[in-house]
Amino acid sequence: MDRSELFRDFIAFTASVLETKHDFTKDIRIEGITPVQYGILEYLFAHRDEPVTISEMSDCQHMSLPNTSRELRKLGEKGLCEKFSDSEDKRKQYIRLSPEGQARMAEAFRKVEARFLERIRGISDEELAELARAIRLLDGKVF
Amino acid sequence: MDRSELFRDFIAFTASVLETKHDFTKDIRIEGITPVQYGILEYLFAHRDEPVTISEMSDCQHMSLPNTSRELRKLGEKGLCEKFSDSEDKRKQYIRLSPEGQARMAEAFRKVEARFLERIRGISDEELAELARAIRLLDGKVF
DNA sequence: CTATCTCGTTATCAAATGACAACTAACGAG
DNA sequence: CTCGTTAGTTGTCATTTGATAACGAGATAG
Repeated sequence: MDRSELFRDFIAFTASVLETKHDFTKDIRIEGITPVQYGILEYLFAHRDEPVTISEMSDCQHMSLPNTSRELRKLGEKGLCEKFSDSEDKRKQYIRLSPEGQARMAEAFRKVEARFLERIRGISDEELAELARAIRLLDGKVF
Repeated sequence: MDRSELFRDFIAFTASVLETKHDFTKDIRIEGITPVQYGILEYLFAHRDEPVTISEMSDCQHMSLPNTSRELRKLGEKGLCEKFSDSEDKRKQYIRLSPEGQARMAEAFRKVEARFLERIRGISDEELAELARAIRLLDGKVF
């Protein structure tokens, strides 16, 4: 097993994944949302119900706490997300999508899902099951 | 086969891939290179010998031709890449890494490869072969 | 109680990025 | 040759993003 060759495949693969993600989401534009803000909304949308603190957001989105705070404030002003504080530790602020934000993201993701379904349209159920296994395998072992 | 469930797995998977890529490359800093410029260098490095025109770069990196031109000029001034024109169509400008740029990227990628190898260290050759198949399958069918 | 630490906010600044207009040069069709 | 098109450049501007300092309020250890 040539592990360096696998590395090259890995690099090419991540580039493909990135490209595909971009294709699927490039023209998803919510009002006056910047790319970074969209990233935050997507993160919140993906984490459905689990409460997320601002520090965690900051880590995951790879931005400083002050900048995260600023962008969240902007999103709050736009009515797309809301804060609520921990009942135990009052320093902690949790953040979630507002109903409005939830609705907007759900709408956006219907478009993305439609594109995804279109892309896999011609693939048989057996092959899809195989793809699902491949995704789980990779997700467990490498990513 | 629930295709919507596959969609959700797909979304989670792309997020994981993005995160992993970020982990592997976050502290790769070449001199005074901006993130966008790094993206260009990475693209050129990945495309080894195939000549790439500025318009193609512009498409793939999802930036306008004027901005691509500007960033390439900056990279040229830093001595990291170089242009040469098509002998047939003199409007076309091809772009490639300079020897210096090639060396810098090779060095950076040795670090990335080391991290990748570390991550797959405990995985047996049989499992790796399976992973390689999974990557090829996904790359062919979905991405 | 009082340091110290954590979580978050606010303000400010510089740099990076994106968008666009105006331009040159080369090609290609008629 | 002329006109329209393609490839790329230059310049300018507003916005976005990243970095950092200074601060406040709540937790926590000694």
